[in-house]
Amino acid sequence: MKITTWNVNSLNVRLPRLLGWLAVQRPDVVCLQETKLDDDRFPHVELEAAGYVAHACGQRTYNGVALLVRRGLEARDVSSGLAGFEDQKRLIAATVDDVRIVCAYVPNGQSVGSDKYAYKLAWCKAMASSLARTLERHPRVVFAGDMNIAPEARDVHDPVLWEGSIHFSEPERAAFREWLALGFVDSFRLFDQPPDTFSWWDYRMLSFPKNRGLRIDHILLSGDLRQRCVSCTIDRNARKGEKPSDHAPVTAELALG
DNA sequence: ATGGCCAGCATCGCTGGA
Repeated sequence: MKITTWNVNSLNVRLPRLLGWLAVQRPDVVCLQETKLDDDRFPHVELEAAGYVAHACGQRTYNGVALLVRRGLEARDVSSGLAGFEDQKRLIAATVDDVRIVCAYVPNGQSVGSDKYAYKLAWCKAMASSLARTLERHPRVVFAGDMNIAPEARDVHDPVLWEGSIHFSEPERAAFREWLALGFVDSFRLFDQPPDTFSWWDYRMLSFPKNRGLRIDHILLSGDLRQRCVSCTIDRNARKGEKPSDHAPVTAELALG
């Protein structure tokens, strides 16, 4: 089972690129973030024509997440929202095959010390509680999404420059480690990876051609999914060309259980 | 080649993203 996470930065704008990418890559499940669409505007028709059934939890302008499931698979027990943070649409989950898939768009945080930063840390803590409850019911959990946290120095193009800044402050990294401590492993780090592999590059300052990026989009695995994971890759090519998202898609492949 | 912000909302500049 191929599972992809991709912050598309507006599904309205990115739908043609998403459809083109799906046609080539054919993942089984896709976790989308920043759809920025109310649910009644979600492009179900186009995605169904592409062979995917979508479950969306969106809002206009900001946030919005969705799960796409390739036709032939079934999404069961779809749920959305994070307790205590229902005002922002950042979480959707479903069970596919024998795996509970949790798709998250972690708050950006804007800047260290801001109100939004406090909101981000509180959200991350609530997310840990939610994951703990999920793990009680599901031995196999995939926690995927735009986490807006670079967990280690090697996930940052210039860790000295970024140290203490948003996405790479110690409290954020601690929040990420708290998720791992629940029993998750970062699928990307199960494999040898090229150095300087990132998932996000600022639109400004020639960041992408200079490869000044961050690895902030992640697929975390619980239980025996670690043994079942056969690859995790970031498709840097999807950041090229006309009207790219500023994030590249991350894909993990799981062997059948 | 991959290239000096982008998207949305509602204008005619702002907010938010990361």
